This record gives sequence, structure tokens and C-alpha cells, in this order.
Amino acid sequence: MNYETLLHKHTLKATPQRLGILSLMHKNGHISIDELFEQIKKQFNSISLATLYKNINAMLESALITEVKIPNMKAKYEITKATHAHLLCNGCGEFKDIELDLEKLLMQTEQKSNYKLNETSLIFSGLCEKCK
Amino acid sequence: MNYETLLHKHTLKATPQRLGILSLMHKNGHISIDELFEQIKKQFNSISLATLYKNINAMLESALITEVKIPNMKAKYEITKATHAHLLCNGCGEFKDIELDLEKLLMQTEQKSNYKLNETSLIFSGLCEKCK
DNA sequence: GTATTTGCAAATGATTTGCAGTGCT
DNA sequence: AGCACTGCAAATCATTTGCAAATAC
Repeated sequence: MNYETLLHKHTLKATPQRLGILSLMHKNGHISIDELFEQIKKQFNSISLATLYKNINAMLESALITEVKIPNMKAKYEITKATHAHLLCNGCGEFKDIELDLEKLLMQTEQKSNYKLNETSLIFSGLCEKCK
Repeated sequence: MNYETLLHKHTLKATPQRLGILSLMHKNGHISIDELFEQIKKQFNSISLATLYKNINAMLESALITEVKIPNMKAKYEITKATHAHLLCNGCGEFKDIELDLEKLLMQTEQKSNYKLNETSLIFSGLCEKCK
């Protein structure tokens, strides 16, 4: 699905700025506000930070994108996809997705806690292959 | 171990303000800057937010306390203890620790990713027994 | 054509810094 | 005694808001 359709599905207009944001978000995998601003200025040299914040907030509210809060770092944003864990390298700063099967852990946690769970936020950090 | 000794082990002086912060942090389990400020003003009515921030930062740097970043919320702080997961109730806001054995998952993730991992941040959210 | 969005500037909110006085060890 | 800590005010940084002009649909 292209970003125009994706925006429409979330009742948001497909402005060039929004398409640019989504495209950079996809290219980077995860991106912080500052990184996004640096990069998007190359395409829209008069874009304002206010526009970025407004769009990020609009897309967060409609859950088109997801905020990832990382210990000791500024938040990053990603296009919403199926639940997955994240991996951070404390050496080079690489930050990426990893697919893990959390079903068993989730059920085990529900039993132990008596909660009905629906969200999981999981970030591992350490050293990547090159940095370790 | 008392808080005075704990502070000294981290090369920090044991001021009344710091003892108060640690005591409130322990009592609450997890506490945000704002909650902390509200509560500590009862003991030190002239304490300043700047002092809170300076102390929080000093204790974070020496790893005496840990920052917990929670999706869609302000960060909370806790006295550093063995790795554990957190549980958030989206109904009543209860936020608490849960002990889980993450060893297997950690090893599985190291194998899959080729990372050498040393930190895990895991937050589950959903509804607690009362709210579900 | 209308409602939404943009971009600017200004307002607000959060956190940090400088400094003089105070207190811990 | 000496260095670290406190609390105030001011400075900085991050995010939000108001509004007129522009744009998506």
C-alpha cells in the first residue's frame, strides 16, 4: 500500500510533507524528531518544526506511526507494524527490529499477574557483532 | 543497607534531600519527577525543582537509580535492582514490577542477532485484575 | 468551496546552568 | 577546611498554540 492510501485510511490528507515524513521513516526504519528534521529540510527547505510536531502527533493519534521510547535516548518513531522487539547497540548506536515469538512469555505473564495484556514494549541493548 | 551507605558507595554525599528522595522512591516503587516534587515538598518546603533534577541526574549517572521510560507517559524512576519487567494497567494506572525469567529469551535473542546483550527493558500493558 | 494543513512567530513547558551561600565529611 | 550541594533566578531547549495564507479533496 502506498503512503497516500495509508494516510487516507487514517483520515489524514496526503500532503507532500507527510509523504516525505513517511518515506524517511520507512527508509530509516526508526527516526527521531531531530534526525527527521535534518533530513526532511533537504526536500522542503522551508518546512517548520511545528509542522513536524503537528504531523507526528496526528499520525500517532491515529496510530499510523508508533513512538518507541528508548532508555537514555530521545524517542524514535516508526511506521506501525506487527508487535516486535528492538535491539540497540551501545557501541555504534545501531537500532533495529528483531522478530521474536513472545506468545509464551505473554501467556506466562498473564497467568502470573492476572492481567489481561495487549501491548508489549521490549528493548534489548548490548553490543552488535562488529562492536563486541 | 541504609540510604546513607548506599549514597556513599556511589560517591555521593548523604544530604537530607537525597535521603528524602530515595525514601519516597522506595515507598512508591516508581515515581515521576512531578509526583516526587509534590511529595517531597511536604518534607522540604523550600526544595527547588533544580535540586531534584540535579540529584536525579547525579544518581542516574552513578546508576544508583534507573529511569523507566513508559510508552505514552512521563518517565518514572526507581532504585536500581536486579533486572525485572514492568506491568502497566491502562485502566487504573497501576505500575509495578514483575519477576520473570528472561534468561532463555535473552540467549535466544543473542543467538538470533549475534549481539552480546547486557540490558533488557520490558514493559507489558493491559488491564489489571480489577479493571479487566 | 470548505475544511485542513502549512509555516511563521510567540507562548508555554521542561530541564539545565551560574552563582552565592550552606552543609557534609 | 574544602569540596559538593542547595536554592534561587535566569538561560536554554523542547514542544505547543494562534493565526493568516496556501492546499488537498
